[in-house]
Amino acid sequence: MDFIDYLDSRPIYQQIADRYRQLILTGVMLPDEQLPSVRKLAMELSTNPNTVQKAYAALEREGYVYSVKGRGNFVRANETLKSKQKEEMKGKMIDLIKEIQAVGLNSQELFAEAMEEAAEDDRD
Amino acid sequence: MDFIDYLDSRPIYQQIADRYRQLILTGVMLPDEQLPSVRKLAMELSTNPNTVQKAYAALEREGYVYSVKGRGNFVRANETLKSKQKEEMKGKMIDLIKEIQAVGLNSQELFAEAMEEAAEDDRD
Amino acid sequence: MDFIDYLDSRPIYQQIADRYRQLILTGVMLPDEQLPSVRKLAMELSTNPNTVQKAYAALEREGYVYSVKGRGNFVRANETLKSKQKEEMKGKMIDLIKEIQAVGLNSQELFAEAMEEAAEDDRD
Amino acid sequence: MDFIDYLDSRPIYQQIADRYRQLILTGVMLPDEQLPSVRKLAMELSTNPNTVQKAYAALEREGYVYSVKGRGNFVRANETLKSKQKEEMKGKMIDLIKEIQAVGLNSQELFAEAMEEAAEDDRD
DNA sequence: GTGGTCTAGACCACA
DNA sequence: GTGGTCTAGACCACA
Repeated sequence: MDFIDYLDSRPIYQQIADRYRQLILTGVMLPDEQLPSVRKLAMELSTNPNTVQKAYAALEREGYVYSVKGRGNFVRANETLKSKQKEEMKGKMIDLIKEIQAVGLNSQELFAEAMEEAAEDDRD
Repeated sequence: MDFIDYLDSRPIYQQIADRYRQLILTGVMLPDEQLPSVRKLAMELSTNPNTVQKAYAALEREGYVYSVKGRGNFVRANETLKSKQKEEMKGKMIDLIKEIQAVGLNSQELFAEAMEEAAEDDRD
Repeated sequence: MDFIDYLDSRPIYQQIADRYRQLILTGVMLPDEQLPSVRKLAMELSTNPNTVQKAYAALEREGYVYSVKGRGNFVRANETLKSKQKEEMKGKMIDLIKEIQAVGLNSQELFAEAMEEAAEDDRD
Repeated sequence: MDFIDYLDSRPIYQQIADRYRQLILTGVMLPDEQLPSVRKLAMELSTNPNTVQKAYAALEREGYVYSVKGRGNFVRANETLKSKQKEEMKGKMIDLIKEIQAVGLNSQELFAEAMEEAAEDDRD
């Protein structure tokens, strides 16, 4: 249950936020479902409540979650999250394409090869 | 000549390394060509020599550059750099594709849209 | 009948107090009319009786309500409530005007625009 | 020089952020001007560096400031800040107008009175 | 020296 | 019990 990777270069609070962002966007967590309490999650991950707090604050700021004092943090039912997410992914893709082109590689070809290899990984 | 962007989130030594990595891979700098001296580049960029040093050290570690004590830093003539670079880019692309698919988006479609937008940005 | 909005950033006890303050000031609730009992309202709102209690205590402290032990809470017939309320609102308006002017904006113009947009919101 | 007000209901990190937001928007602090370092400001305000850090992080997130590792925090030259600020003020005004109307007061009249009183305060 | 992250632990508001 | 703020202090990356 401990999904923190200390070898990961992302700070811990980021890893937590990324994790829950994903759970919400993939529909594993449903609107109004409660996230684990700050303290409980901190215990589970053997990390500090402040660190979890920082992750949850980011999620709230970004609109993934709403927090009710004395109650907990809950998944927000936000129709626009999906499209926001898509824009984010597109942004990353554009950056990568530019990086590829900047070094003189063919982004179309490289994408095709990457797709194949990604599919192979899945079959493993 | 000052290519450092303080609004960029990457640390300065990274921006310098990224810059020269690119100059080398795109063939703007040729094998055995000399890089600017640490002090000179530090002056030009009004930054700390330590910072330039750190960038050059990274380039040497990665095999882009070789350093000759008392003489300077020079571009390495390494045929394999290109393919190594390509594998790196493909790796990034595969990661991104997986991330996109993990949230249930269509990577093919998103790539196509990103290509268009990247082209538009270029025309600006 | 449940007017609590968990997405609202105000704490629940505040939302309850605000609600009844409004009902009283707008004349929907008349002098000596009885408020719902703490327990009943707590049930209706599926919230904690302590929370309702805290809201009622605030209303009593502010003079909107009087409580009779063993009987309940009742709207106070206070002629001065209206003008007190007006002074409060005016105070808020003055603070906001000063804030607007402090950053060099035209408060008159901004008020006019806000009035229009507020009216639009109503028509939705 | 200590602008923190412990009687203020806003948390300390908010007061700090509000303060610098204002300094930037009113042009007291100019683009690329450096903010006091986290540690120095913490000393000056006899507060904790973490608290200042939290304020600066908020300012960066909102686009008022950019941070350079190992260098410091600097005012961002953002043309759009002004209009963003205006929207924020308008939002506050709209909320207040609705609140006023909700209790059956005349917002136009109340605004006029508030303007007068605000002007009087200035003459003091 | 400068920013950023994290821990340990306290204390408050709220439900 | 639940979230939010804050302090004291450590440690790391970067310039």
